[in-house]
Amino acid sequence: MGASKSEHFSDEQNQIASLAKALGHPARVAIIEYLLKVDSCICGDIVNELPLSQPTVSQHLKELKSAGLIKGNIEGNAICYCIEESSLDIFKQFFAQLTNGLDEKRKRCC
Amino acid sequence: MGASKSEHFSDEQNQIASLAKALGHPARVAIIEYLLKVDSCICGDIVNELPLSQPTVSQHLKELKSAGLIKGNIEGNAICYCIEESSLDIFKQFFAQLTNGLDEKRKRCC
DNA sequence: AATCTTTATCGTAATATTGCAATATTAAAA
DNA sequence: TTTTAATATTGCAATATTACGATAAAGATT
Repeated sequence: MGASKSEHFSDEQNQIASLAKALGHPARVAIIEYLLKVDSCICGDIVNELPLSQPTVSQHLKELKSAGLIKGNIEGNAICYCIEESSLDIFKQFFAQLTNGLDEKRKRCC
Repeated sequence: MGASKSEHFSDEQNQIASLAKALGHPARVAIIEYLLKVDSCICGDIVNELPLSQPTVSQHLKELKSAGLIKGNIEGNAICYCIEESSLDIFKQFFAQLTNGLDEKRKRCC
């Protein structure tokens, strides 16, 4: 098979999974970190920052974009990629929720 | 190919990617959420909570465990699965870092 | 001991991901 | 308009993931 049964899960679960999956590769973590490290969103040199070929980086950028973690604006013949802040908020909210649950139950746990 | 070039990335990047990848499936998100919802860590009925077969759920649990998101203790003929809190902390710290970067640069961004 | 319950593993099929060379596209520069 | 620069797409091979039926393993129950 190989195709996950996303129709059996809630929209929230699918969205978290989709965002997490997009982050689930070190190159894509590196891209996100780099987009935040540089001084501005206009950055056409992501390829040079990574030990991967240009087509491979382009594919990773595409995945990050389709998951909603970044957005890209055409800027002349370069492309300006930026973090999509709202997606990080979704993540942060999810983890905040999880940790709240933990705090309440910590004592009863192994 | 299909194997990611993890040796070219930092330990931190690989760890975040590995944790995120483990969360990158709705069933595994559901498992994590369920482990927090139930009143205690001793829970032998995860299979009944998911629309997947027992072997498939067992496989997902194995992945969550090997990524370090959960831990399992043998409890008679059942197994007690729990959230591994430290892994959530790693995630939370990562997102806190990312968001700090964002706050400083928000004005210059598109 | 025989059986039940719970979880893991094996085997296998379907599909997805990763990576890159080659090539296409598109806009700036000469 | 030809060339250059930046990014995307295509095509393909290698590998990984997802899912489940069948079966195994191991403690509990009878």
